[in-house]
Amino acid sequence: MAHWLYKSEPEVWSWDDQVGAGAAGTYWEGVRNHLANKHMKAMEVGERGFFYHSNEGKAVVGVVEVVAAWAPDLADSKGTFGAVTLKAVEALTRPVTLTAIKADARLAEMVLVKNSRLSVQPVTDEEWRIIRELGGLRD
DNA sequence: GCCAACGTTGGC
DNA sequence: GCCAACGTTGGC
Repeated sequence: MAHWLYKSEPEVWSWDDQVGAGAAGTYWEGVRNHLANKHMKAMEVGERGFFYHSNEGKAVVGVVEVVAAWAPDLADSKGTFGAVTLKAVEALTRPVTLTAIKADARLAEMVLVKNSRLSVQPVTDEEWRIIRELGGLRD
């Protein structure tokens, strides 16, 4: 299964907010970027991704899972954009900072490094494994 | 259909 | 707070 990374500004929607939303999860609303939208359309229920704090924190802090596939965002009158529904799965034992990611040569090709502005990104299996390890999670 | 101008994102 | 990178808009 594919892996992903979702960026969120903690002042707007933090990991604690995501945990507080519980098992039902929350609709990942507000994405208005075609590439990010395309990634979410490709997601399947059960696929996991990293939850990343941008601006404040700048670190991968948790793991989320898709609980409902892409659905159109009712706030977008054209129906072009939409989102998946995500629930928190587990927090990293230690956050993996952007600094640490940039310092690791194995992660130099991450979209987070190459195209930092994309809000929903694919993560390779290798990157997934390395960041879980750096974050203190066991498989 | 090109491209300059503008707005937004996000790291520093 | 600054600015680089990127996406979008709109004039031509």
